[in-house]
Amino acid sequence: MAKIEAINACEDCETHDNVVERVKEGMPEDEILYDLAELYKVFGDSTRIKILYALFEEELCVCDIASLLGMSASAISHQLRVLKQACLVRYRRDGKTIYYSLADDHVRSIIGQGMEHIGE
Amino acid sequence: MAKIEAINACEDCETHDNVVERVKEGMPEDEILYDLAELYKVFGDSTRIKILYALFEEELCVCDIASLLGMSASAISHQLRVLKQACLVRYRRDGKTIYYSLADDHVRSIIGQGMEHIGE
DNA sequence: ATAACAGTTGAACAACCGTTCAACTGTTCA
DNA sequence: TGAACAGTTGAACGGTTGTTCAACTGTTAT
Repeated sequence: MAKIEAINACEDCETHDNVVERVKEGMPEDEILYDLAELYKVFGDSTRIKILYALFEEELCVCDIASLLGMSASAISHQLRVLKQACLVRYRRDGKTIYYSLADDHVRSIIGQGMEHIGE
Repeated sequence: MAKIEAINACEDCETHDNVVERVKEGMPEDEILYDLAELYKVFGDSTRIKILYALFEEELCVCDIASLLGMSASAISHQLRVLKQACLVRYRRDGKTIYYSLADDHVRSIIGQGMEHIGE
């Protein structure tokens, strides 16, 4: 049986080796965990959180969001791009105006869980 | 009634003003949204995600985690500090060894929600 | 066609973040 | 006491990230 590669193992790693090996087998693929971190990174900025929260109620155009947050349309647009790439928002064009809205309800539930955690 | 400060308002902002105002009133305090972003920032790193996932199954000492992830104990320790400050993990000392475990079940449900989102 | 507006985009800059390295604390055991 | 080990910590570095600025696209209306 292949031994776990122990770069920085503690002395009694023979005892812990089985534990480490078992945990290792229960872990998802590295790529999945990387993608998961990427998703949370998107939520990890207060501007983006504010944008998402603003879209909770209804769709908004870029300059409305900019006005709401007191920021430039450019800054908002850059962040909307990130949110779009993460499939957290979608948009529709109506003339010159582009309206953004939440892509699905995952956003609500993810933010809801976070709110629960900090409210303690 | 005080008018919403419109830094970058679109032309027909008179039309949207009521919408923006209503959304603004429904938004939580800036400080809460900031804290929320801070929480997600903690999840937004694959090393920390891996650590949390590893602790799903059982408590582990620093060098076990280091061995598991193929990283230095120092790097892991730095990240555990971040997780500790966010109240996501707790620890107990047993002689020279310090065992870390998940602080509560929020971690599981937050990560669970994220997994659901990327699995689409 | 031209002007005006909503929004996007890329480059550039500053601030932030994760890892490494070396020095440190605290515990155990001889 | 002192050596050995588990873990922590601070400084330093390289890479990432958010905002600004200016130039751009696309749509509407004159």
